[in-house]
Amino acid sequence: MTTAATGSIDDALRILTAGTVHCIDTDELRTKLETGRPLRVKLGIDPTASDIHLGHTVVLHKLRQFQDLGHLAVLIIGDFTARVGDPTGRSATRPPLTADVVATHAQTYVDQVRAVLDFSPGKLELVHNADWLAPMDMADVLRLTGRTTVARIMERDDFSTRFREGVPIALSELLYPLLQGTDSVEVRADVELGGTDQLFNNLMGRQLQAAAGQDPQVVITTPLLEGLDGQKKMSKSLGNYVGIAEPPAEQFGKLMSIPDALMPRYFALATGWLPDRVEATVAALESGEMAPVDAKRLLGRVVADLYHGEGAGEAAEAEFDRVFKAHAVPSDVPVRTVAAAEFPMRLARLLAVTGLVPSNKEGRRKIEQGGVRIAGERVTDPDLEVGAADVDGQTLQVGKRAWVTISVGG
RNA sequence: GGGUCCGUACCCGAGAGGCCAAAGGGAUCUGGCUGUAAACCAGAUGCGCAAGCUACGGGGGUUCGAAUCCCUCCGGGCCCA
Repeated sequence: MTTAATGSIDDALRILTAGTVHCIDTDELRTKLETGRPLRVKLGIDPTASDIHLGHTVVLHKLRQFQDLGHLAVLIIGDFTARVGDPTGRSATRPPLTADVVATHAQTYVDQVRAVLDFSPGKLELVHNADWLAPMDMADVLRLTGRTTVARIMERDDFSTRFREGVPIALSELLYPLLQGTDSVEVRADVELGGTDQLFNNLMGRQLQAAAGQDPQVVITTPLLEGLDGQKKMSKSLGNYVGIAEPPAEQFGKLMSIPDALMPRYFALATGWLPDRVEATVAALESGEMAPVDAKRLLGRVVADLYHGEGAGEAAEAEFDRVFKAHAVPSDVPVRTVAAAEFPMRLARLLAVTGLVPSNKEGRRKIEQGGVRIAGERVTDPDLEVGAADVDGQTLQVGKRAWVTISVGG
């Protein structure tokens, strides 16, 4: 081993472990890297939701870094495991999904993942775990379940907590880690990536691989990215996410609203940047060399560029300034057609009809609270009736960020 | 299988026959301040213009009147087997 080669392995290790939480273990990873062969790096994704958000990209960026260093991404679509329901982080049993829904989600997933991963030939292998999990019969299942113990499974926090608190745990959930571990054996993974919440599942892969006579995979976990609220992890169901397929202006705007304290995390985890660049930026921010607002704007531009191409960030930023500094109406306000016969009608109802608010009552409330504008003019009368001519072609605004332009139809 | 306890709005959780559209907290939303940040202040939070309607796991009953009592079903916990 030459000095130069050792040096480059050190560099690789530094990049690959940057921003990660666990690496089990680093020496094994070094040994694997030293073989010089492309490593098979597994990432399993359960298509339980169709849209990818920044939280999902943390681990994808890590996988991309492996690809860029010459390794092979093995992407496993968990079309079978999604039907079982990953108990991870759940305080209750997750409802299983139907095969149809899973297939649809999986397709959307793959389409969106292209934005981060390198799909060129030889860089990525795409497999579905139903291919090997679905055909297993009871004998296979018994053999598999015999490989671990109840005590071992119950070590897992999710399970022990739920058990202790008397929250139901479906027996099928206990098998979940074994299924995921089977994936590792099946694809002969050298490394498995996952969020920290996947640590237990991924370690099970090591155990099963060892039992199958394979060299156990290295398990690397990435942090769970906090959502826009800065508190809970980013998730679609909590509504605190930035979707990678969202329009750039939307992404930019959402990123501008994150708590300041979250910025370093986002730079480190959501930009795909190499460690040096992240460190430099965070240092500039902390030293006061870069103002928080500017750092946040930079973050917004970087993310928009990442998913919508170079220049999208700047355009998004300009739009943002127009709307929130100059208080102009955004450029892409949806138009809703309302039949002329409906007029005159109460404004509160119009808000509901156009989908700006969920109910007439809510519309009335928003008016009372001063949150409604017609063509920029605040409306204060909750009983206001509007005629067709009053609103035709006008833009209604509710709250800070919801607009609709009215078109009166025949 | 037997016993026992529990199921309330987005979540937690009070309520124990009328004063309950249901305390309190969290969360969210609107307005103010601001950098669409944080913190803070004010307010709102079932539906309906209203009369009123629908809601306290489902169904049935008792009662002038039920989230509150009874029966039953469903879901769940614990203990025993």
